[in-house]
Amino acid sequence: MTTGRLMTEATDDTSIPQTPSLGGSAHVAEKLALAIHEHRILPGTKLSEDEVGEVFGVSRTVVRAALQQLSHDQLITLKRNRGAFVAQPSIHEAREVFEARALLEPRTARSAAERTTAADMVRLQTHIDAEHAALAAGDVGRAVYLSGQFHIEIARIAQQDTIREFITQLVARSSLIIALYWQRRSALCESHAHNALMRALVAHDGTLAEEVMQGHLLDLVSSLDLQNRAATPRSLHEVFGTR
Amino acid sequence: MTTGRLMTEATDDTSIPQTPSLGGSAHVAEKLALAIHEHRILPGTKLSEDEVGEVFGVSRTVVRAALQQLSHDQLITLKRNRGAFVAQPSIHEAREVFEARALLEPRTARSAAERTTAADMVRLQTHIDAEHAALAAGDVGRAVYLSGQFHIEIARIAQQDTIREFITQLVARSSLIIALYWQRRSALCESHAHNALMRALVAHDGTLAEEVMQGHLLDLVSSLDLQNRAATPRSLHEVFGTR
DNA sequence: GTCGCGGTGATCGTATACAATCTTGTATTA
DNA sequence: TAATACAAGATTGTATACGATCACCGCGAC
Repeated sequence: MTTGRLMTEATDDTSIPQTPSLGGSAHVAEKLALAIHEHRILPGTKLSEDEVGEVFGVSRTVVRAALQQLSHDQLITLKRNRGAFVAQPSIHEAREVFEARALLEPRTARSAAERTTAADMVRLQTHIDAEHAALAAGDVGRAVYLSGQFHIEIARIAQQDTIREFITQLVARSSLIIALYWQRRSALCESHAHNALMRALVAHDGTLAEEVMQGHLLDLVSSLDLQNRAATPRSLHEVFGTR
Repeated sequence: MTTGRLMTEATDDTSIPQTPSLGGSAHVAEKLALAIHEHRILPGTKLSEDEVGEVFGVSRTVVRAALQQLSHDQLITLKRNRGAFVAQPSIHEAREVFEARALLEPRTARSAAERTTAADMVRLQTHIDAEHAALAAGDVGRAVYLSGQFHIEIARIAQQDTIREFITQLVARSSLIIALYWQRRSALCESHAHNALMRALVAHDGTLAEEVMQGHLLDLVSSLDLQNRAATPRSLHEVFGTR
C-alpha cells in the first residue's frame, strides 16, 4: 500500500456502513465518487481492488461491486485482468459530454424556473455560499464538486428525475474533463453565472434561465483546452499507443 | 426451480462465454436484457440469483454482477435481502421517460440526417425488414425490441455516443413501459413512421427528420394508457398505497 | 545490439462457504 | 376464532480460496 491518503482513510468513519439501508458497496462507491469529483484522485490513477478494500476495511467482493457501479457511470474504466483506472475522457468524449449537456440543461433550467419555490431558493443560496466558501479556502476540487451539484439541484427543482440522472452522469464526467483539460482562467465567472441562474429561477423567468444556462455551458467549454491533442495522458501505454 | 423456460435455457448455447473478451457477467446480463426487451420476462418477475445461475450454468457471483448492471440500467429493481425484480415503471416514470426521449431524439435525428451514408441506409432498411418479419410472424415482443434498436441505430448514425447511451437506457425502459401500459391499437403505424424517418435521413433532410421523430414519439405515447392509475401494479403495497 | 521467448509475480475472474436477514408456517394463548 | 410469538426454511450479503490471465523482466539466439 504505497499510495495512501489520496482518499479518506478508514479511520475517518466507523468503517461500518452508517446507512444500514444501503449496501456496503454503495458506501464505498459514494466515497470513491466524491474523491474523484473533488480531484483528490486524479484521472489515470489505478484503483487496485486489494488496496481499496484495505482502505475501507471491506473485502474485494464489495469493492468489485462498487467499482462496477462507478464503471457504469464512466467515472472509472475497467480493463480485463488489468484493473480499474480513473477514467480519462478523450477530447472527443469531452465535446460529446458538453454537447449532451447543452441539449439537456437549458430546457431543464426553463422547466425549473416554472417550479422554483421559496425553499428551493434557500437551498440554492446555501449552495452558492458553499461554493464561495470553498473558493475562498482555495479548495478548487471542492468548488468544482459543489458547482456540479448546483446543476443537479436545478434538475431536481425541475422535477425531472430521469433527466436529473443523466445530468448527474454528465456532471460527473465533466469533473474528470475539468481535471484533464482545465486551463486556468476566470474562476469567478462560474459562481457569477450561478447567481444569474438563481435570479432567473426565483423570478420564474424560464426564457432567461434557458439563455443563461446555455451561455454558462458555453463559457465552461471555452474555459477548457480542447484543441491540443495529448492533454495529460497518465499511462505510458497511451502516450505511445502500445498494447 | 419451478418457473423454467421463461428465458433461453442453458442448453441453447455452449454455457461457456462465446465472447472471450467479455466477462461472463456481461453475457448473462445481455441474455436477461434481451429476454426482458422481448417481453419473455414480464415486469414484476422475481429473478432469484440461484435460479438465474442454474439457468446459465454460472455461479451466483457472476449473476450478482449481471443483476447489478441491469439494476443500473433500471431494467430491474434490487431490494435488499429480498432479491431482484423486473422493474415496473410507474405512470409518472413513464411520462418522464418519454419526455426525456422527446428532448433527446428529435435533435439527434436531425444530426443523423446530416451524416447518413449509403451503408447506414442499408442497415436501416435491414432493420425495418426485420421488424416487418417479426410482426408478420406475430412475435410482438421481438418487434418491440427491433423497433427500439432502430432508434438506437439513429443515434449511432448521429455519431453521438454519449447521447446514444442515454437513448439506449430510455429505449430499454420504454420496453418495460410498453409491456405495462400498452393498449392495443395501430401496431403498424410504428414501422410506417420508421419508414418515413429513413426517407428523411437518406434525403439528408434534418428538419423533416426532427419533425417526424417528434411526431413518432408523440404517437408512441398516445398509444399507451397513461391515464388510468393502477395499471397493472404487481405489488399489493402499490395497490393500497402502503409504504 | 536487438529481437524473441519463457519464467515470475501480481492482479483479476470465478466458485464456494459462511453469516445475516427476511419470509413463512406452526403452535400457543387470550 | 384470531392474534401473536417463535422457529424453520429460504434468500441474499459478505468473505475467502483457488485458478486464469496478463504485464514485466531476464536470458539467450541471431
